[in-house]
Amino acid sequence: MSQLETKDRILDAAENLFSDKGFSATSLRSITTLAGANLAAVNYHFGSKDALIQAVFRRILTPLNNDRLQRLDALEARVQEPSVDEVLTAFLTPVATLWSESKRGPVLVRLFAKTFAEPSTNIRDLVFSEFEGIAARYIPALARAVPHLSRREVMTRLHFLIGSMTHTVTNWDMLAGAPGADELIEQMVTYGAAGFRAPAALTTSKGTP
Amino acid sequence: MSQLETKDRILDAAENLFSDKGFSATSLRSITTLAGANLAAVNYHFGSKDALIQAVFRRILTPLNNDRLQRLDALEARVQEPSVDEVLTAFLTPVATLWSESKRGPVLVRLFAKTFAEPSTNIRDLVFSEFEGIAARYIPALARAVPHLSRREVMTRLHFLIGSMTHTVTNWDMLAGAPGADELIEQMVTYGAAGFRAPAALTTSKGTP
DNA sequence: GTCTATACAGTGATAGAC
DNA sequence: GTCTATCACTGTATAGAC
Repeated sequence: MSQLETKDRILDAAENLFSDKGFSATSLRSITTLAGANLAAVNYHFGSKDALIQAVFRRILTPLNNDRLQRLDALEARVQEPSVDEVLTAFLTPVATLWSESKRGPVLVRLFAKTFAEPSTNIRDLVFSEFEGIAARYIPALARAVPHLSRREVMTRLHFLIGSMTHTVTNWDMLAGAPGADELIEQMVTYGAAGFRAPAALTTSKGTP
Repeated sequence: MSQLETKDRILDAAENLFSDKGFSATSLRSITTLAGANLAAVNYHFGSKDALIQAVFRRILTPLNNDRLQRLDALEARVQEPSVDEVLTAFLTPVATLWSESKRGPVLVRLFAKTFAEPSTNIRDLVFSEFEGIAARYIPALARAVPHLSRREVMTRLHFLIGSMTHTVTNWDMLAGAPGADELIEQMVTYGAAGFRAPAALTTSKGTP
């Protein structure tokens, strides 16, 4: 057993068990047993199972998003008008970096992928609130790189890109050959940048005149 | 209460409750109460909660995928060499059609979106097995439309597209303005088709020479 | 075959002693 | 901060009624 405090031991145990068996299938008893703590410690330190889940995610997302901001800062300091490819690379690379971490990586990315499309928990809200700072920086950067798109269409296409990212990470093993993280980032940037560069979609909604 | 048989009443109730509160947050008791059935009826008709979830999904996915196959058949009967845009439209439209159904639509699509990124259940496997027939028809059609890509890269980009689709549907309400289904399909086809048409990504994996 | 009533082990949560 | 005891509720299984 490590020298860490109870709170951190619980977070570590929860991270591993959630990633392994999912949220609902992981009982607080199995977490506290693995962490060498008492069952009630979870409710004392975090308040509820749901709050524990959120704490696990916050511990991952904060550094990830900081990395994203840092990369965009560095990019804009280096290049006057960054291309879509460069901005998307800055956006996607932190995920690949996490993924490439030898041991904790796969655990974290699997958890991160589960964030979206989760039904009733507050995870989605947490992720989107953590994401606000990212959007505030990346959407203007993207809008400058693809000035032919309205702000709204930039946001829509960013959603498309995020969907590609999360789905790919989630179903990594379904991709035949299972390419490395670097290679996949490359393919995703190629695909996404071309999508962003595509002309604005017509907004003719109704009839066929 | 309807005249339907118990089995169907349970499926209807489960579909609505799952879509509303998620899978783990929905108890079998709440399902059977809403369906006007006894608790044990679930295990009698389906075997387990997990099997019930799968049955709910199968009832949605089978007609959806049949619609996809039918549209591709019709397209290839009409056009000799369908474009990426046309193939992607055939692929995506059934989802939009489901979505546009006034009452059941939103329920189904929310459920369908939860299919991916689900942690430990067998849902993912079910969806992918149901998807095999689709892939067998659509991947060759796409490969013919974008002959500059290897078969593997076609599959990878199809994954990207599926991710965009599911994430967009899941987080529909996060998109400012919440465009209509038709408009969103149009934007997704524009984005995805451009992505498919992009040149093959370099597969230089390692160093920077 | 279909349905009911009931029992059981495991769950998240909480109050209160130490 | 930590622990024990206890709560209401969950999914599942089964014996037996119609």
